[in-house]
Amino acid sequence: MRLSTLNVNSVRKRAPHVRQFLESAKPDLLFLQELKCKTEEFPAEAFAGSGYEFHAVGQPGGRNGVAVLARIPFKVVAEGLPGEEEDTHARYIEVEATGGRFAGIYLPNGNSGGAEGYAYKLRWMERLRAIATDRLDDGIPFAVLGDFNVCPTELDLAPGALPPTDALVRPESRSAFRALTHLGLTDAVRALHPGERLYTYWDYGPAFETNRGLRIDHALLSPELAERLERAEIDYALRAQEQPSDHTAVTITLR
DNA sequence: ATGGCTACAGCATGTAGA
Repeated sequence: MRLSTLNVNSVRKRAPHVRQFLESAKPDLLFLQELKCKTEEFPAEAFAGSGYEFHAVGQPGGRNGVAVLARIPFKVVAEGLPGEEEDTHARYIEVEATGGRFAGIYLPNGNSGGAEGYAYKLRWMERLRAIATDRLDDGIPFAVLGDFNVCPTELDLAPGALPPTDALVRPESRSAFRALTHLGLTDAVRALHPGERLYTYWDYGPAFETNRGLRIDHALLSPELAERLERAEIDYALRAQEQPSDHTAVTITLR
């Protein structure tokens, strides 16, 4: 089984990239973030005949947005993260497939909106911890993939790429990420590539060619899925294409 | 430490991304 995640930075701009990625990586499930469109504006026609079905959760105004594309049967079980009734951000989708639960997330960046913007990020991470606890308690295979907007350690960003006050590296952000792994979730890329400097995001401009990047797109696996972990790959060719997203895709392969 | 990019809403520039 293969699971992928990609912050697409506008799915309407990048639908051809996504289609090509599906054809090369052949994931069973692909989670997308930053659709930047309303639900009904998802470019369905771009995926006709691809063998993939999709479910999109857009947002009025075109911010945020998450989706799943699947070549296996699936059922959407959540279109939002529980815990704040007034939260209208399109940042969470969860599906049931092959007897497991798979969540795609777009975790708040936390650098905009001042102190409240950062507080929202931390609350969101606590809500994610709560739902992950529930899923692990259920004892079913569970994974969370997406743009976590956290560099878990100093190995996960190019030296000097961000100031220490940035919401992606602040101690509270890293502590909240560790709270997820301490539940028993495995960071798939790090588990298979310990000690390596690996990035999944590079700013527009010279950052990609100089490999001045960040590792902020992650796949966290419940213990039974982690036992089956075989490969974890970052798709550099996708980021090297014309007019790319500033992120690239992460794909994990499970036995 | 960010906007020198990029995308979007909407039509001038503000907001957001990370």
